[in-house]
Amino acid sequence: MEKPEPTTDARVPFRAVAGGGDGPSRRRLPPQERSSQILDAALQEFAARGFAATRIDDIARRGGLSKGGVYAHFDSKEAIFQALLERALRWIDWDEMPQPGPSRAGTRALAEWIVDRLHAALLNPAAVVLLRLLVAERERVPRSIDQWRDRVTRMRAQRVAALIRERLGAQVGIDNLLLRHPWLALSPVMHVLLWQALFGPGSVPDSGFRAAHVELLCQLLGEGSAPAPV
Amino acid sequence: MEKPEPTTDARVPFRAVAGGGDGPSRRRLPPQERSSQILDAALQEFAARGFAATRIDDIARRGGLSKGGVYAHFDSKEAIFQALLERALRWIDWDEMPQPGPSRAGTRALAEWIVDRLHAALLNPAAVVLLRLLVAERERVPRSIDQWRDRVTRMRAQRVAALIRERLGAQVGIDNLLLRHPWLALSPVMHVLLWQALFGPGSVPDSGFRAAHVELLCQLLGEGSAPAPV
Amino acid sequence: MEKPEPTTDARVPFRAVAGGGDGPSRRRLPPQERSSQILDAALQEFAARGFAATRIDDIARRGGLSKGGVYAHFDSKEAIFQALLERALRWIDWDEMPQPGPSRAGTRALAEWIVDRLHAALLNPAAVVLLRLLVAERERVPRSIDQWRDRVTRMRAQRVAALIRERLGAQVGIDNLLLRHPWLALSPVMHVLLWQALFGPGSVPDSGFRAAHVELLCQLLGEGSAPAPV
Amino acid sequence: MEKPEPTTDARVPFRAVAGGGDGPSRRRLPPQERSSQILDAALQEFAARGFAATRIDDIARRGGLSKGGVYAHFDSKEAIFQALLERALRWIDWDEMPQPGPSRAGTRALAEWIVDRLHAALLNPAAVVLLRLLVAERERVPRSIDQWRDRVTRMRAQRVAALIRERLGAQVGIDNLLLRHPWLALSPVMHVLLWQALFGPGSVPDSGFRAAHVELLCQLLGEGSAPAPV
DNA sequence: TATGAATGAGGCTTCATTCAT
DNA sequence: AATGAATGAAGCCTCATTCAT
Repeated sequence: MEKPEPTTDARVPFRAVAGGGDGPSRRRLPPQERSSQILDAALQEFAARGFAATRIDDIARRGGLSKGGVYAHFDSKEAIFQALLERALRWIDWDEMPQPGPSRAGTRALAEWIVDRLHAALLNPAAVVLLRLLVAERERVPRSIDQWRDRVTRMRAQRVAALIRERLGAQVGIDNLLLRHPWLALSPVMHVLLWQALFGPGSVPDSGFRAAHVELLCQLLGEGSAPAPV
Repeated sequence: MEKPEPTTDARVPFRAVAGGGDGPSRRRLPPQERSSQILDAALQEFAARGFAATRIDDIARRGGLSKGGVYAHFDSKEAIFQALLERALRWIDWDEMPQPGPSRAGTRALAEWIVDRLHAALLNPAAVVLLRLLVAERERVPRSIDQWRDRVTRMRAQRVAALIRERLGAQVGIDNLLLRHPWLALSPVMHVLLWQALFGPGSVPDSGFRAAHVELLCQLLGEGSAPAPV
Repeated sequence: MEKPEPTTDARVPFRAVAGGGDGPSRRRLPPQERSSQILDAALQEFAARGFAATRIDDIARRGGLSKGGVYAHFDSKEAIFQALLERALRWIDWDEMPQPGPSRAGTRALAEWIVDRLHAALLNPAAVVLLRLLVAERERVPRSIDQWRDRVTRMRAQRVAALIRERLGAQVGIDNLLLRHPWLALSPVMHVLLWQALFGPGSVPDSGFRAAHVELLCQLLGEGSAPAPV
Repeated sequence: MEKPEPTTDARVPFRAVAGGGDGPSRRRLPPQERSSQILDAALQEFAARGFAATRIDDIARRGGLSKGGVYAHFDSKEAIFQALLERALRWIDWDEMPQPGPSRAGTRALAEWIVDRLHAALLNPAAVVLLRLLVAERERVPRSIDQWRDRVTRMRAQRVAALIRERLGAQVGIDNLLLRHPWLALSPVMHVLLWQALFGPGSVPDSGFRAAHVELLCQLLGEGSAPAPV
């Protein structure tokens, strides 16, 4: 299977580099697997140094083969980069927000569900790395940039709005702020995403940021009561 | 915007002698002025291509002098980059939020004032470029990264909280969401900042994003009435 | 002379593909062999122009490969230079004066043997080149300078003194000038060595310099009779 | 006066660089003096690093003026170098061996006089530096190389032979080794000169090298008695 | 497919020289 | 004469890519 399970946070493709295992096999592997290994390696290298400063040799060594070997699977550095972004975007899409269960009836329950979905999709190391690469190499990958905008951001914002309308339509007016500007529902996640892109995955502006996000949504959706503790 | 603007776009292709034109003078300039010109040029080049892919020669030409000439002012490409970030951070700090006038009494007036200050400071081309460089070259400039966190982000969040407490203390409870998690007040700006870093300065998730931001603050501060349309 | 000779003078100007000729092969070689070829080339180039004025490109071309290829074998120009000196010093040491045969019994026979050993070791093109490089780049290679002093000069002077003491101990007093100042036995060779370093290998202050040196030793060792003419 | 006194060992042009005085004057000087200052500076810089590695800027600063200023006095780096060598050779020639006094009658007295003259002329820092430059930059200065051979070496050897013939003609046979190969009389000096060129001025192969040299000459000139102590 | 030496274009940096001041 | 910023030609070194093995 090329892709990690879509529902958890463990989608991170960073396999142990010099781990306790045996590392990437040194010898002939099925092409699919080799390519995947190379992309894994490339992700880490590009993430650490950016496109221009990453050497094919670095990728090759981390992928467990030689420079020439990489060229048996990809035509150029550029091609590796593109393939990498495509795969990463596919991973994020994988998480296309499903239907919340019927138990998510109340405002708070729905808000929590939404926040959890957003965090799972966008606040994991792979997403942070992807964002960094997109920001850094914007000119190089207009296609991926567009996909990020449409499928990662806009689609999710619309989905959130649709859910609210669908589940809480009666309670919140049609002119609710979140319905008029759904992107606001994503802002705290984007804020944290940016934070992690700058200061490293794991860093957060505030340890209670998930609860804060939930509370924000609740208040904007008209639920006046104080939140349950995190 | 109260920041100096990069002087010109004129990319003198190669005039043998002194150019009487409008581009940066090809002739001897006071070091201060030359350095500034070089940094202006570097800002644009680095912003367009990133650190590694930018050639000193590009910077030089755009700055109106020759490759070698740059080295009379900076020791290395790295040094240019560092100086650039320092200057850019100084510009943003320049905008340290002042005291709002006494007319900013009501919730909405204060919210508008806050949003305007944040937008002025963070949603201008220079800030967007700075952010892109910081994200792309994180490892290279840990110092600047720290400054960005402390002085651009945290300090502003605290300032917002202090203002709210000071001006609206009676009205909003001490446990108001924005007082407990001031970074939330900045999230929409950060969202737009990230948006612009990815999709280009000028692009916004929603043309009414300023009004939306104001409204968000108002609602969180307990002002129930609907806003005037943008 | 029992030292390896620089392989060839062929300065392949630029054959697009593998050259079947006689120059150093343009194609993949065992690293040992390539390195050796590069050092051969470097020796000639450095000798002709000195360290600073020699271009890596010159060395590469003379070595039959491209500029970049050199860097697969040496880390830097400096490293080539160091390796070169080390190899050259090893060559000179190679010639560590062996035991003269039993036929070298008389004063003159021993003097001739000594002079021949010294000339063979120190008055060959490789030694002259080495000396020039050491003089010119003294600061750059303190290690090699020390080796030259210890192993090329001092050790040989001591060896000469030991031989004299051993073979002619009865005849020459213990206070013989050469036993008190063995370096004097090397002076004529050093003189010629310097001469060649300045005026080119092959040039000598006097065509009968070998005979003169022998005679000098004989006289200092107390052999009164005049030598046979050259 | 441009040249130091010709009879002593104090001909060394190394004036204090950052000495207790005022250093080279920063402002307008008579051209002669300025040129001389520049050559002084150049001598030290070239000696330390060789021709190619010495920057005009180094010379300028040590000479107490700016880069551009140097070009007011010399056309090029090459010209400085040539002028430098010419001046240095003139200094050595200055010492053209004069007539020894009448007190120098005996073999030993004459030998001592000869050795002292040779040492004074050739074993001083300026001569060592000159030699290093000549060895290192042989190709660059064929003219100076020739002068060194003719006027520093050959002429002195002939002068020594002439003196011996003149003063000790009766005592030593016409076929004396030193008369047939006068260069041998200079060998110990050349040896030490080379030693200093390699290991630094001041270093000697043997602290009694002057006495040893005298003794060598005495023995070759047929004086059998042991020398007086140094 | 895999290896890694070899290629060669390209970028950073240095520095002799020029020239406006 | 002097200054020092500016020029521009090199030179060192890197690294994407090729290719013989």
